[in-house]
Amino acid sequence: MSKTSLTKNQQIVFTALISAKGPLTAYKILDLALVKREGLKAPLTIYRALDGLLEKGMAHRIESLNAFVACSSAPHKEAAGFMICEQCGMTLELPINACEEPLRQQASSTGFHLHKINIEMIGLCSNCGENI
Amino acid sequence: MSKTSLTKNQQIVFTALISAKGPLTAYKILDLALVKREGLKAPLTIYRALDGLLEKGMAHRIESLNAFVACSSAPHKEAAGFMICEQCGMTLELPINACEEPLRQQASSTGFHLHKINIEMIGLCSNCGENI
DNA sequence: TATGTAATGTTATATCATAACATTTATGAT
DNA sequence: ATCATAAATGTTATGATATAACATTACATA
Repeated sequence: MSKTSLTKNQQIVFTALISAKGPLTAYKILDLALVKREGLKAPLTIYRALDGLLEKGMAHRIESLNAFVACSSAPHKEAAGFMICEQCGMTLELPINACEEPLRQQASSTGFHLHKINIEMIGLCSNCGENI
Repeated sequence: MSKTSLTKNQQIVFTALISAKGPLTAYKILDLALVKREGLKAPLTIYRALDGLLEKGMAHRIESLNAFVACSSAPHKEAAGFMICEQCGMTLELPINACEEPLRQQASSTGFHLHKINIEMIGLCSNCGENI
């Protein structure tokens, strides 16, 4: 299966992520009409589809939420950054070019063989933080 | 209770984290002789002590492992970075000064009110990555 | 020492994730 | 086309992580 061709379940889950307003947990995905309608019934089915999408760089896991989002740019899986609103859940994927290099430096200078960088910034989005 | 004075359970859990070789989950902490001996029996007891330590900046949560480490420098809770060996679990807390500023810039430029930055770098430590 | 607050104890349960094994579907060689 | 193989999916059960709700105890201080 090539990098960009999705399996049936991956398509279903990817569509769910694309349609979502924010990050979705596996169980939230499972509850969506869109997904139920297709006959997907077991958590494991969702997790397997998500694993495939992560592997293809087309989705990312938000560790601090145990949730998943569709990749908002060209597929990638080596490095990602997010701003996450702790009030409304809004999550924005960021380009992290500016800080990636110093981090890679730090890793290589200690002999660390880096596979993946994950950056999560928690706070209030401009809407939720308006009146504080 | 002041920032540096720990409650009884917080002391017990903090000692456990300090003594550990790497990150510990709440349930791993609960299983330690050191902790059992003190009479701590319920997961919630551990989570509450951990919450207190996080709040005081004396421990950090490693999101990608659902685990916790003692802070390796002066207590802080606004920003932290880690290198995590996916083979042996070795985890090293990093100074992230170099990349903190560009991230704060990105946040403020979009009106995001930043509370916390968490950076996790996954890979192989110098020991585990020796022969690859 | 009375009083309110923070910390702790206890039980139950919610939420997130994977193991093990069976079956079906897609793919490629002949 | 058809057979062999690997990949994907289905199904059931269970493991691992985290919190809710409420009772009790310890602690600070007026």
